[in-house]
Amino acid sequence: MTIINPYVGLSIHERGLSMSSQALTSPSVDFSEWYNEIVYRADLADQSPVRGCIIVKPYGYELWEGLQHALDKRFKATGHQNAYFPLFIPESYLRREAEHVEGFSPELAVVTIGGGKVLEEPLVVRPTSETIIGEAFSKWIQSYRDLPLLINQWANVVRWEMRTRPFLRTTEFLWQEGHTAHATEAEAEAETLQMLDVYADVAINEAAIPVIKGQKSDYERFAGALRTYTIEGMMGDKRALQSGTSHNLGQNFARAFNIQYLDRNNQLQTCWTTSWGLSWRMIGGIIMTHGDEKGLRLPPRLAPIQVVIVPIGRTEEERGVVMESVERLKRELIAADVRVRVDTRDFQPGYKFNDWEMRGVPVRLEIGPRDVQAGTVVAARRDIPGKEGKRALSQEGIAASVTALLNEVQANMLKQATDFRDANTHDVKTYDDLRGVIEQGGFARGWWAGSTEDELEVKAQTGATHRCYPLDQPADGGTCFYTGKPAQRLAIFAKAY
RNA sequence: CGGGGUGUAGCGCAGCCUGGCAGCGCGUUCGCUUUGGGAGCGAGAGGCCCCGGGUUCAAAUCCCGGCACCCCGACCA
Repeated sequence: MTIINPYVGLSIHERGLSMSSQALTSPSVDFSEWYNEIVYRADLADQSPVRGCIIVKPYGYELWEGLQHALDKRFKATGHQNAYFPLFIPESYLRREAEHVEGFSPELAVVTIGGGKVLEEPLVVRPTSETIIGEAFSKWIQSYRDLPLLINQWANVVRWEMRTRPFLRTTEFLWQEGHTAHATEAEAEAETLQMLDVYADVAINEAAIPVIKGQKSDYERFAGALRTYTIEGMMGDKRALQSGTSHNLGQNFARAFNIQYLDRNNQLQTCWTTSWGLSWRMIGGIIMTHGDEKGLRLPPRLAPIQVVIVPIGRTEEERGVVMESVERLKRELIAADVRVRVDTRDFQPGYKFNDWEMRGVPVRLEIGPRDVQAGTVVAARRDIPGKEGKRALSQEGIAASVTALLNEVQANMLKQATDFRDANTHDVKTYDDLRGVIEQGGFARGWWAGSTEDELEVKAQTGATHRCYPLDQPADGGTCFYTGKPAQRLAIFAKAY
């Protein structure tokens, strides 16, 4: 018999989960500790011998692959192509864009020795690739016919952060970085916003994280960019997580790297470029948006295992009968493209229930002798805890009912997260209002006309930062809650990761 | 970079003060009994006590010197 679906059986990595029978720290008691425990106990990652770096285990990597797939197909659909550029960048490249080098210098890893010899020019381990890709673009682009140039790269990058946390801020991390060049500012702006839409689409419709699309303040802008756009999500502790950014680089990098083209009138023009990136930080976002007291909760569309089947039987004979039904159900689910796994490990059912809940599997099917008799199976949905989330399904037509249930779970997780965010987002008219909101946790939304200095003052006094100016703005203006000056845009302030 | 802490079995820790057989819990291996919400009993395996030096009859333990990691602060898409 050939294996037609990889989601069967259990690999060596899953036999001994380092799960003691100890309860998970409650997120309401210590959110940060809860987060760390989930990362390791849900089997997503392992600690590594290298400071600030993590080992991503198969289950965590499959989750990342799900995100990659969701993003990549959208990149292709919008005309982008993947390519790969070197890990090492000549140090001098970074210096060509003044703001850029200033922004990244403190967190660079630099190679000074190669093959036992001191290098003539040190090589920077890429913190991002605008410079080396810009250099390549300058060679690839000669004519208006070469535009637009739409490239994406899946890569690892290194940033020597002072403090790291698994997935959220690691020294080395995986991401994708898109880099494009255009003939006009309008085209570059349209591209920047299009990719922001792609990120929001993936966050909302795949990860079930209801992000807000917005523009960054000048202070929070990417080093070297004209404008930076962001998607911001609210985590379970009511703090904000920037989950992806899209930058309109204007002509800053094009000038620094001579990315120019001859237009239809034979005039030399400078390109307009963009860059946009989304990293495995999104995994941290999924954990913190959806996780609960029982562990991880994964949105069905990204879950490596969507359905786990737990057979129950006291005797050898009972188990034999049960397994016949299990095998049939498994085949039907696989045929319907459901990612299913059967848990035949020698543990008691209660242990398995808790185990799979820790790992966030969206739907669990329990099947024992009683179900075989009745032609049913007990379905437990991860988005609704306890008995309320359980119901008996007929074995007849299992593929259709489970598929429908998975869709229901996906939609409900988005609804739960959206309700939570909305319940913790408050309009503020005065600085006191903002202090109050930040004190109790959540997003504070108010008219803002402050300067960078004002922004830093708010941060110093409250701990909250300017997250973004939401793209969705009311038509009229208002009065800045901080300066009292007339303001054109609403801004969101919150404590952030 | 400032302050605090920790390095002992795969993981979490005790032992150190007051030097004298290397311990506990979880996990793991084998066997039997168990299985509809975290099973029980029995028997095993598993150690450079972070590294280097010193004191001592004797060092996980005391002394000196290193290294690494963690937490708080500063810093940071």
